[in-house]
Amino acid sequence: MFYTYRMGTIEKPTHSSTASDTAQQALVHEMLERIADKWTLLVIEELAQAAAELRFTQLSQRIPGVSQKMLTKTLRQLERDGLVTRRVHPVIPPHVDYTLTPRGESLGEAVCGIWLWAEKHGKQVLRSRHAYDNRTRMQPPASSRASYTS
Amino acid sequence: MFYTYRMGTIEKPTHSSTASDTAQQALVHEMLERIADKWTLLVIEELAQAAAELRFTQLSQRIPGVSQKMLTKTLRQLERDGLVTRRVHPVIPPHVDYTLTPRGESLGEAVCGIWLWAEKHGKQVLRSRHAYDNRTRMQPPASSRASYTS
DNA sequence: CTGCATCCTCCAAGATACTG
DNA sequence: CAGTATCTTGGAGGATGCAG
Repeated sequence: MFYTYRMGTIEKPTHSSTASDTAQQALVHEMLERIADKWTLLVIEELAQAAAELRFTQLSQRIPGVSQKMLTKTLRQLERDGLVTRRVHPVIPPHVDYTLTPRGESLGEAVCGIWLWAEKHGKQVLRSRHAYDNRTRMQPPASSRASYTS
Repeated sequence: MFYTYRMGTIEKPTHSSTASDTAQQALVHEMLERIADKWTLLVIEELAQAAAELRFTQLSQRIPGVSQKMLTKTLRQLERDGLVTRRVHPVIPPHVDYTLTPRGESLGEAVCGIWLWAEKHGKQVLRSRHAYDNRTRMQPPASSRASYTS
């Protein structure tokens, strides 16, 4: 479990390098934000699924609803982190191919745990939500008599 | 790998129930957004680490920088999804205890994959970023002669 | 075709004040 | 103590126009 890791390696004061620890933590959170943002995971999926180079337009077609601004931005981030490669063919009109790097593929696999969790617990979560909503929706002011301690 | 799952179960037209499939996909993305948001994972960590009930104030103390508004909201979402339990003691002043449910614990464990990925690839990612930034920062207009196809 | 620049809108979330 | 209510703001992200 990651808390064990966190407690053992990051929060224990016995460990010397404090700066890199917070950096690690920040990076974890950053990567979570990345894959959670609207498009990153979809791009990775498409590239992994294609298992081949895809052009900018091909990607935009396979990812419904993405604007080129967001697609560009997403791809730049992925490229910057070394998760995709960007090959520009110097021709006119331009021709740009994107591929997943091994590191990018490994990230896709790492997300699998959450995917499986959602697959396994999805229905229960939805049931909990309905129950919660029913419980709270028709909740009257709830004359909950509190016992004063004074 | 999750793309296999996605291709096999969600995108194949042979599978009949389209509505629940998109719901599944949406739920995956939703859970990713949740755990990626600024506070959810921190709350889960603290509750898991404490392995006991924590009061609202205790949580806010252990999570530096969180406003009560955000903490409240986060806890409500977690409660709605059945990931934490909220026990209100009807006394004055109020006393509210929060605990992780088994489902909540399982989510924490599911995140482990990404945690480990970040631990393993963190340094490489940072190195890629620096390389990328150096490459692009001092990039001149790059008189890249493109060969016209016309 | 690919992608940058600009404008504009909208809402998440912080700050602050108040309450049972 | 554990919240709600209200106000405000930064920035994410869509739409559009332009460029190599």
